[in-house]
Amino acid sequence: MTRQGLMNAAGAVLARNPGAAMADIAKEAGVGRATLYRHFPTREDLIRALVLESLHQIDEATQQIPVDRLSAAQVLAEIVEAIVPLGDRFRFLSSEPIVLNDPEIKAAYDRQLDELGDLIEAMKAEGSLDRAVPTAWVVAAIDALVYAAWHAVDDGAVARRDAAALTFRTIMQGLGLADPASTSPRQGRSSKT
Amino acid sequence: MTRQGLMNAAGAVLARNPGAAMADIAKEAGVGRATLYRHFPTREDLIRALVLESLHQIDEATQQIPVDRLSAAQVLAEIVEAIVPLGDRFRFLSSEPIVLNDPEIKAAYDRQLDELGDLIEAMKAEGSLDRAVPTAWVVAAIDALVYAAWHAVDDGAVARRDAAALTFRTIMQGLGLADPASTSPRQGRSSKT
DNA sequence: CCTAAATGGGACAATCATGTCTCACACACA
DNA sequence: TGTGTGTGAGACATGATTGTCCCATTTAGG
Repeated sequence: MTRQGLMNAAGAVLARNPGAAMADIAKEAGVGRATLYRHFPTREDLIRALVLESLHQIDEATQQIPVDRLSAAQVLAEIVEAIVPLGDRFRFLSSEPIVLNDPEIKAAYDRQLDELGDLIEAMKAEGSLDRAVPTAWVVAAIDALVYAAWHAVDDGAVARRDAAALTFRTIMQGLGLADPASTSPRQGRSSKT
Repeated sequence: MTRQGLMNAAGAVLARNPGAAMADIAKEAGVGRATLYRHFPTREDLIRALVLESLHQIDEATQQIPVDRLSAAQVLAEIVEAIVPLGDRFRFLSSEPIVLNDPEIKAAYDRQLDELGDLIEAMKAEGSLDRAVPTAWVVAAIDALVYAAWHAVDDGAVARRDAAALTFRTIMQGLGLADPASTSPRQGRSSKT
């Protein structure tokens, strides 16, 4: 069994159960527990490798996007398309305490969040996003929806080929028909007007 | 320490770390571990009580909405407003295996999902949601965004009073300016055209 | 065929969380 | 003051998980 195969099995198991034991992962990989430990001396090593691989895959996918020939919105569409299949690891990334404690991972993660923030600013500048929406919320929504899309696909609730488009559409347009009347039904109790 | 106080502490700890130990929860509550066990003989009892309380709070909040005097979209706005503050428990609800195994919880949860599905169908009927979007995706997006909103508030990234409105806006309108041109930037590679 | 590396399986100690129990103590109340 | 209830602290047994080690077997390659 190759190192990559073990990581794939680990990804599958941990996506279903973030607290899964090494024995579960070894079983999923069809491998002895000792073999798993030969490749990853520690559970933490395995998690770290998994997270770093995910971050690297995201980097790889996004760096292949011809940024200079596309609008910021199109770049985001490409990014969403690329990372929805990685949604599982994307998530237990947030629930693993290791992420916040490991400086290498934290640096890579923060950098990606910053890059996403820059892209969102560019989208606001080109008019494809509303300046009134906090960038932090855009980031949070993308993160949440990417995971939701992966999960929906995993459940069978949404077809794999539709997931990224739905996610992107939700972010860019929302689920409404873009009828302005439907977007502010609560004038009487709105928190800011 | 009251039973409710223990549950609040448990909710806070488990939101941060779904795998937290009873000792962590007792510490958060400022109480001895034995006292925690006196109120909840089992970790599972505690989780179950927590989940049932959350489901009950959601029921309570939604049943106070004057359904017959509001549009379906307005009802959803009220629901979002009501459940965003419960977002934390809303989430580890999905990650706890107990939820799926306990028939009482599963029944209540499924019923709420069904009710939300009905509401979404009503929104499609009244034209406030696009029929082309699968109901399952609407449900998934609401679920994901409600948790994201709670988390953003918890992080301090978004003001508490804005969270529900941002969530609702994201669902109803999306983050774009409702300019049709910005919602389909990938004609050349779209998966369905 | 022979050798070396990798594997599977299992034994093992150590650690940790769970759940039970006991005991001393504080606080309320009569 | 005396009593009873609830609490905090800690000991304890149990089971699960981690990480180490060993050995027999398999597999690849010369």
